[in-house]
Amino acid sequence: MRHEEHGSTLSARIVEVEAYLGERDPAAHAAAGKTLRNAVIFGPPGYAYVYFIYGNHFCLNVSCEREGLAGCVLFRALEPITGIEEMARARGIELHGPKDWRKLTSGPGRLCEAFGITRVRDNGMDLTAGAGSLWIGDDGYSARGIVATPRIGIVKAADKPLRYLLGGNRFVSGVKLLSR
DNA sequence: GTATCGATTAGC
DNA sequence: CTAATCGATACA
Repeated sequence: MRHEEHGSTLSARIVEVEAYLGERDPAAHAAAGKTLRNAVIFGPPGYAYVYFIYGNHFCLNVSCEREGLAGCVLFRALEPITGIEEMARARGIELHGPKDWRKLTSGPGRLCEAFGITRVRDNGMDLTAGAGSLWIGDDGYSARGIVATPRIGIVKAADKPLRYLLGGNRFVSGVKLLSR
Protein backbone atom coordinates (compact mmCIF):
# COMPACT_ATOMS: atom_id res chain seq x y z
CA MET A 1 0.00 0.00 0.00
CA ARG A 2 1.36 3.40 -0.94
CA HIS A 3 0.30 6.95 -0.43
CA GLU A 4 1.98 10.01 -1.92
CA GLU A 5 1.52 13.44 -0.44
CA HIS A 6 3.58 16.62 -0.35
CA GLY A 7 6.47 14.98 -2.13
CA SER A 8 6.98 12.25 0.44
CA THR A 9 5.86 8.67 -0.01
CA LEU A 10 4.33 6.48 2.64
CA SER A 11 4.40 2.76 1.98
CA ALA A 12 3.62 -0.32 4.03
CA ARG A 13 3.09 -4.03 3.59
CA ILE A 14 -0.39 -5.43 4.26
CA VAL A 15 0.02 -8.02 7.01
CA GLU A 16 -3.50 -8.52 8.37
CA VAL A 17 -6.94 -8.33 6.73
CA GLU A 18 -10.50 -9.47 7.29
CA ALA A 19 -13.07 -10.54 4.70
CA TYR A 20 -16.65 -9.22 4.84
CA LEU A 21 -18.73 -11.28 2.51
CA GLY A 22 -21.74 -9.20 1.56
CA GLU A 23 -25.46 -9.13 2.12
CA ARG A 24 -25.59 -12.63 3.63
CA ASP A 25 -22.80 -11.88 6.13
CA PRO A 26 -24.50 -10.59 9.31
CA ALA A 27 -21.29 -8.87 10.42
CA ALA A 28 -20.88 -6.94 7.16
CA HIS A 29 -22.12 -3.42 6.57
CA ALA A 30 -23.60 -4.79 3.35
CA ALA A 31 -26.07 -6.84 5.43
CA ALA A 32 -28.32 -3.76 5.65
CA GLY A 33 -28.51 -3.57 1.87
CA LYS A 34 -27.10 -0.82 -0.31
CA THR A 35 -27.13 2.62 1.32
CA LEU A 36 -25.38 5.91 0.66
CA ARG A 37 -22.81 4.95 3.28
CA ASN A 38 -21.85 1.53 1.95
CA ALA A 39 -22.53 2.02 -1.78
CA VAL A 40 -18.88 1.49 -2.74
CA ILE A 41 -18.86 -2.16 -1.69
CA PHE A 42 -21.74 -2.82 -4.10
CA GLY A 43 -19.74 -1.26 -6.93
CA PRO A 44 -16.88 -2.65 -9.01
CA PRO A 45 -13.82 -4.22 -7.31
CA GLY A 46 -10.70 -2.34 -6.28
CA TYR A 47 -12.29 0.77 -4.77
CA ALA A 48 -11.82 2.19 -1.28
CA TYR A 49 -14.68 1.92 1.20
CA VAL A 50 -13.88 4.18 4.16
CA TYR A 51 -16.24 4.39 7.12
CA PHE A 52 -16.23 6.30 10.42
CA ILE A 53 -16.60 4.30 13.64
CA TYR A 54 -16.85 4.89 17.39
CA GLY A 55 -16.93 8.64 16.88
CA ASN A 56 -13.15 8.70 16.44
CA HIS A 57 -11.76 6.42 13.80
CA PHE A 58 -11.77 5.66 10.11
CA CYS A 59 -11.39 2.16 8.69
CA LEU A 60 -10.25 1.26 5.17
CA ASN A 61 -11.68 -1.53 3.01
CA VAL A 62 -11.31 -2.43 -0.64
CA SER A 63 -14.33 -3.62 -2.62
CA CYS A 64 -13.81 -7.13 -3.99
CA GLU A 65 -16.80 -8.36 -5.95
CA ARG A 66 -18.10 -7.45 -9.37
CA GLU A 67 -20.48 -4.55 -9.86
CA GLY A 68 -23.79 -5.17 -8.12
CA LEU A 69 -22.45 -7.79 -5.70
CA ALA A 70 -21.29 -6.77 -2.22
CA GLY A 71 -18.03 -7.90 -0.65
CA CYS A 72 -14.90 -6.27 0.72
CA VAL A 73 -11.69 -6.72 2.65
CA LEU A 74 -10.86 -4.66 5.75
CA PHE A 75 -7.22 -3.70 6.30
CA ARG A 76 -6.37 -4.35 9.94
CA ALA A 77 -2.60 -3.98 10.10
CA LEU A 78 0.37 -2.87 8.00
CA GLU A 79 4.13 -3.15 8.32
CA PRO A 80 5.58 0.33 7.69
CA ILE A 81 8.25 0.51 4.99
CA THR A 82 8.83 4.17 4.12
CA GLY A 83 7.67 7.45 5.64
CA ILE A 84 8.04 6.31 9.25
CA GLU A 85 8.54 9.82 10.62
CA GLU A 86 5.59 11.22 8.71
CA MET A 87 3.37 8.42 9.97
CA ALA A 88 4.45 9.17 13.53
CA ARG A 89 3.59 12.83 13.01
CA ALA A 90 0.17 11.93 11.65
CA ARG A 91 -0.43 9.63 14.62
CA GLY A 92 0.73 12.26 17.09
CA ILE A 93 3.26 9.99 18.75
CA GLU A 94 6.99 10.02 19.36
CA LEU A 95 9.15 7.11 18.35
CA HIS A 96 11.99 5.88 20.54
CA GLY A 97 13.15 3.14 18.25
CA PRO A 98 11.95 0.47 15.84
CA LYS A 99 10.04 -1.29 18.59
CA ASP A 100 7.61 1.64 18.59
CA TRP A 101 6.85 1.25 14.90
CA ARG A 102 3.97 -1.07 15.54
CA LYS A 103 2.13 1.78 17.23
CA LEU A 104 1.89 3.38 13.79
CA THR A 105 -0.19 0.97 11.74
CA SER A 106 -1.17 -2.02 13.92
CA GLY A 107 -4.94 -1.65 14.00
CA PRO A 108 -7.56 -0.54 11.45
CA GLY A 109 -8.04 2.92 12.97
CA ARG A 110 -4.32 3.45 13.49
CA LEU A 111 -3.31 2.66 9.93
CA CYS A 112 -5.87 5.13 8.59
CA GLU A 113 -4.58 7.85 10.88
CA ALA A 114 -0.97 7.12 9.88
CA PHE A 115 -1.88 7.43 6.18
CA GLY A 116 -4.23 10.38 6.69
CA ILE A 117 -7.15 8.39 5.30
CA THR A 118 -10.60 9.93 5.77
CA ARG A 119 -14.01 9.21 4.32
CA VAL A 120 -14.24 12.57 2.58
CA ARG A 121 -10.83 12.27 0.99
CA ASP A 122 -10.60 8.58 0.14
CA ASN A 123 -14.01 6.89 0.00
CA GLY A 124 -14.66 5.69 -3.55
CA MET A 125 -11.05 6.02 -4.74
CA ASP A 126 -9.73 3.51 -7.26
CA LEU A 127 -6.95 1.73 -5.37
CA THR A 128 -5.74 -0.10 -8.46
CA ALA A 129 -5.12 2.93 -10.68
CA GLY A 130 -1.81 3.99 -9.18
CA ALA A 131 -2.54 7.49 -10.40
CA GLY A 132 -4.40 8.55 -7.27
CA SER A 133 -2.70 9.40 -4.03
CA LEU A 134 -3.54 6.03 -2.47
CA TRP A 135 -3.00 2.69 -4.15
CA ILE A 136 -2.28 -0.99 -3.60
CA GLY A 137 0.32 -2.91 -5.53
CA ASP A 138 2.32 -6.13 -5.66
CA ASP A 139 6.00 -5.68 -4.78
CA GLY A 140 6.78 -9.33 -5.42
CA TYR A 141 6.86 -10.29 -1.76
CA SER A 142 5.93 -13.94 -1.37
CA ALA A 143 3.87 -14.39 1.78
CA ARG A 144 4.38 -17.61 3.68
CA GLY A 145 2.66 -18.86 6.80
CA ILE A 146 -0.71 -17.18 6.35
CA VAL A 147 -2.93 -17.91 9.35
CA ALA A 148 -6.75 -17.71 9.44
CA THR A 149 -8.56 -16.82 12.68
CA PRO A 150 -12.00 -15.50 13.64
CA ARG A 151 -12.62 -11.81 13.00
CA ILE A 152 -11.94 -9.27 15.75
CA GLY A 153 -14.37 -6.88 17.41
CA ILE A 154 -17.64 -8.28 16.13
CA VAL A 155 -20.41 -10.29 17.76
CA LYS A 156 -22.41 -11.50 14.76
CA ALA A 157 -20.88 -14.38 12.79
CA ALA A 158 -17.85 -14.15 15.08
CA ASP A 159 -17.03 -17.81 14.61
CA LYS A 160 -16.07 -17.78 10.93
CA PRO A 161 -12.29 -17.78 10.31
CA LEU A 162 -12.19 -14.78 7.97
CA ARG A 163 -9.24 -12.90 9.47
CA TYR A 164 -5.98 -13.55 7.65
CA LEU A 165 -2.56 -12.57 8.90
CA LEU A 166 1.11 -13.30 8.36
CA GLY A 167 1.95 -15.70 11.15
CA GLY A 168 4.71 -14.37 13.39
CA ASN A 169 4.68 -10.87 11.89
CA ARG A 170 5.09 -8.43 14.76
CA PHE A 171 2.89 -5.80 13.13
CA VAL A 172 -0.37 -7.73 13.31
CA SER A 173 -2.91 -6.20 15.70
CA GLY A 174 -4.37 -7.75 18.79
CA VAL A 175 -1.13 -8.37 20.59
CA LYS A 176 -0.28 -6.17 23.54
CA LEU A 177 1.90 -3.24 22.55
CA LEU A 178 5.20 -2.79 24.33
CA SER A 179 5.06 0.64 25.94
CA ARG A 180 7.72 3.32 25.90
C1' DG B 1 -38.42 12.91 17.38
C1' DT B 2 -35.15 9.85 21.04
C1' DA B 3 -32.26 5.64 22.14
C1' DT B 4 -28.81 2.52 21.20
C1' DC B 5 -24.65 0.69 19.35
C1' DG B 6 -20.42 0.09 16.97
C1' DA B 7 -15.37 -3.98 11.71
C1' DT B 8 -11.62 1.09 17.96
C1' DT B 9 -8.29 3.12 20.74
C1' DA B 10 -5.91 5.09 24.77
C1' DG B 11 -5.42 5.16 29.39
C1' DC B 12 -5.95 3.54 34.10
C1' DC C 1 -10.99 -2.93 32.97
C1' DT C 2 -13.66 1.53 31.14
C1' DA C 3 -14.41 6.23 28.83
C1' DA C 4 -14.48 8.77 24.80
C1' DT C 5 -17.23 10.24 20.84
C1' DC C 6 -20.64 10.75 16.87
C1' DG C 7 -22.75 8.88 12.58
C1' DA C 8 -25.83 5.25 11.34
C1' DT C 9 -29.56 2.74 12.54
C1' DA C 10 -33.69 1.17 15.11
C1' DC C 11 -37.70 2.36 17.05
C1' DA C 12 -41.87 5.35 18.91
